[in-house]
Parts: sequence; structure tokens; C-alpha cells
Amino acid sequence: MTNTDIDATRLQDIGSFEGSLAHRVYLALQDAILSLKFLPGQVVRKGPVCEKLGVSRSPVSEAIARLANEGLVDVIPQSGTRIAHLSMEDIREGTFLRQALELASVAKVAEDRTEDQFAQINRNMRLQDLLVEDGDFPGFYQADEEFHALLMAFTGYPRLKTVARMVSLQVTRARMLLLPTPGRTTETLDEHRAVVDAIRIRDPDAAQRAMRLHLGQLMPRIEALAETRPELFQSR
Amino acid sequence: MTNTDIDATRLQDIGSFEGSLAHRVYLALQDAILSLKFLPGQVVRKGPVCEKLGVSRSPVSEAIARLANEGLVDVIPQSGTRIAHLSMEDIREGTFLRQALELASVAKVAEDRTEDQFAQINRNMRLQDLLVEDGDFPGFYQADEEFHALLMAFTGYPRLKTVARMVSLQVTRARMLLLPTPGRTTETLDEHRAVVDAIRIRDPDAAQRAMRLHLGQLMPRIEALAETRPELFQSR
DNA sequence: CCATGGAGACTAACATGTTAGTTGACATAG
DNA sequence: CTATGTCAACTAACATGTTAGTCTCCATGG
Repeated sequence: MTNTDIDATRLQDIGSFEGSLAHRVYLALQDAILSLKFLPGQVVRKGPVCEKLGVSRSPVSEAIARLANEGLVDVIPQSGTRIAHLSMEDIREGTFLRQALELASVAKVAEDRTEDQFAQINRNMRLQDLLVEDGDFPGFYQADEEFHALLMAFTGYPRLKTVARMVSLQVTRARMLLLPTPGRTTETLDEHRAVVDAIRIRDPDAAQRAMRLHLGQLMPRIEALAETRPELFQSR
Repeated sequence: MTNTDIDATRLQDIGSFEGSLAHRVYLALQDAILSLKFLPGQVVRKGPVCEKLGVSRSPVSEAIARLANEGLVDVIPQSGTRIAHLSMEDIREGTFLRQALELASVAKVAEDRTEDQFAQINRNMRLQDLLVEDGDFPGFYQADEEFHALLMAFTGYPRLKTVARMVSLQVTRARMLLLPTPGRTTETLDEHRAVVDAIRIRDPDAAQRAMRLHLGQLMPRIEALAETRPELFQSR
């Protein structure tokens, strides 16, 4: 009643989103799960969610079905729905899948990029430099996301971004717990720069190596986290 | 009325599946779409589907929502649902995504495989030889699928297979139209054998090269198809 | 002959009612 | 004190009712 249930009042209002009701409910719930406003293991009750968002059970059910499909919640048939625990298995798999997609993307972009595309990547890179210099961590986080999003966009494959986001949702959630450290941000900058350099000289293999090196930094940091916050993880 | 609508009577009975009603309806519809019993452009009416399958609109709606999410149908809000056209864009993207996942998988398997896993792969390979020798095309198609499924399973990442299937659904549908030719099957055998050889000597790079070569054979054949059956495709 | 607009039929999306299965607390037996 | 069976409360899943938006088609006006 007190701690085992989610706190539906922490959901953001769905008026800020667009699309069908079901989709807006989905976004609100996903945000709460990814940002850890809802903790792993907590029970999702449709009643309070409907009440808070001012909708009926239909769109809420559809939203929960999608979240279950993405592995963010566990639906127990005829019984209940719970926020999924983080599991190192899932995170490892998500990292693997994400890396597969990122490596293929960066190789393709390194081969096919236009001058204009490279200019955009380079502009983003300079923005990253600036933000780190200013110590603007949230801004840098966003620019970092955009760096990867740009690369995917420049493949010309629109679904790529969606698929990449989907497979690495659990990783995203875990990343929320990683505090930005000054040392890590400058390392990140160097790694990004190596990727950009490879793209500049149109060297797919070098781009892949640089990206692999960059992405390889994440898992060890998450593994360290699993020891600090074991209650969020599940052994299975 | 006659040709613009799907023929719901061609749906297979959902009794043959297991899981929730919604999931079984989903499987029945997906089968009909992938096997081209339902043609691109045709309108899906919930009424006849409910009637044929003996269920209410709820599970049908949920199934259609999932199909829309996977791009197999286009839902026009407040209006109707249509079987999605094949598009070379989607197929190219699906091939790219699929290849990204297969290359990452085969490299990992080449590195990490156990002796027992290799034995299973090798057994499948010998089965393929046998089936081609006997001219059993459906059997070979199935063994081919299993060959790729084995590789993905041996990564140890269970969602991989699901994701791979999802991203290449459009490709699967297009492949249904490709007639097996004796020449192509022996080529396929050689390509598979090259992959197996690389896995035997635990050479990830060679395995990737062999797999890339193998997967690269598909797109040209589909592109030829688009000229033969233009009514199934859409320019967008 | 073409444009336009409006009425009706149809639909997805949403709301609500119903069913059947699971869980957990509690009482009772060992 | 532990094991077990029962029962009530709760839930997901499904069925059905309602709403509001879209499309088609035909009539009317230019």
C-alpha cells in the first residue's frame, strides 16, 4: 500500500504530449520508469493511473501492453503488473544490440557521408567541447545523445533510431544512475573526437574501432553500479 | 467490397496457437500478411475478422496495434486499417538492420563458441547438404532458417532472435515471392559453409566477411522482384 | 464538365461492463 | 510451530457500448 505500489501522482500530465491518448499515457509511464520515479518491483495499479491522468482503462491497458513488450514492466496474467527489475543479463544484451547497430551505422556514415553531414557532426562536436568547458553536464548529456542520433539519422534509415532506442531501454534506465564525473566527460570527448576523425577521412574500419572503444566504456561502469545499488537489480 | 477488402475466411483458426487471445489473433493475422494471403493495399475490417475467429474487437484491436507497430499494417486514425505495401526503402533498411545484428552475432559466436555448439552448427550444415541433394526445397528453407537461428541462439542473448525477426519482417514478406532455384541453393550452401569454416577456426573477421557475402546476395534478387511485381510495392 | 459541400455510412479510439484466474491472508489441522 | 486448504479481494483479459472523426458519393452550383 505505501511502498510496494507506484506513486501515480508523480506522473507528468499527458497534456504536454501529442498523439493518441494511449500513446501519451505510454510516454508518461515510460518517462516515470526510465527516470526511476517508479522503482523496480513496484506494483502498477490501473485505478490510480486512470484517475491521475483522467482517462479510462483502455488507453492505460494499451500503454502497459507496449511497455511489457519492451520489457519495462512484467505483466503477470490475470494478476498484476510490476515495474521490471534491472538485470545485468538484459543490460548486457541491450549493450550488445546497441553496439551492433551503432557500429553498422558509423561505418556506413563514414563511407557515404556528404560534406554537409560532416559539417553538422563537426558542429555538434564543437558544441560538446564548449559545454564540457562550461561544466554544463545536462547540456553535455543532451549533446552526447544528439551526437549518436545524428550518426543514425545520416544512415538514411529512419527506423534505426527507434530500434536502437528500443533495444537499449534497460541500458538507458541504468545510465540514469551514473553520475557524470569530470574525468569521464573529457574521456568521452576524446573518444567522440576519434570517431569524428575517422568519419572525416572516410575510414569505416577506423570509425568502427573508435566507436567500439567508446561504447565499451559503458558496461564496466554499470557493473560497478550493480554492486552499489543491488536492490534495483534482479538475479533471476 | 470484392477485391479491396481482405478475405478473412483465409485466416487460420486460432485454436492452433497458444497464449492470450490477442496474441493468437496477432499470429493468425501476421501469418496471413507474411504469406501474402492478404495483399498490400487491402483494407482490414474488424467485423469479419472477429466473426471468423470468434472473438470480440478487443483482442483484434490489440493485435492490429502490434502489427502497426511492426509496420505490417497502416492504421489511418478514425478511418481504417490497410495492409502495408512493400517498399524498397523498408526492405533496404530491414536488410541493413538484420545484417548489423547477424554480423555482430556471428563474430561473437566465432569467438566464444563451445565444442558442443559447433557440433550443432555442423550437424545443421550436413542436414542442409542432404536436403539440397534430395531437392527438398521447403526442407532446405527451414534448415536455412534454423542455421541463422542457431547462430543467434548461441550468442546467449535471447531477445536477439526476436529483434532480428522484427526488423526484417518486410524482408521476410518479400522473400516469400522469391522462388527457389537450384543454382541459388548450391550457392547458398557454399556461402554457409564459408561461415561454418570461419567459426571452426574461431576467426571472427572471416566469419563476418563470409556472412556479409552471404547476406549481400538477397537485396539484388528482391530488387529484380520489384520490377516483376510492381503492384505489391509502393514508391511513397 | 468540374468544383464543392454536405449527409450518411463507416471506422478507430475510447469508456465501461463482465468474466475468470491469481494472490495472499487467515483459519484450521497435523 | 508448520503445513494446508479455503475464501474473499483484486486483477488482467475480454466483451460490449459510445463517441467523434474520416471518407465516399452524389447532388447542386458555377
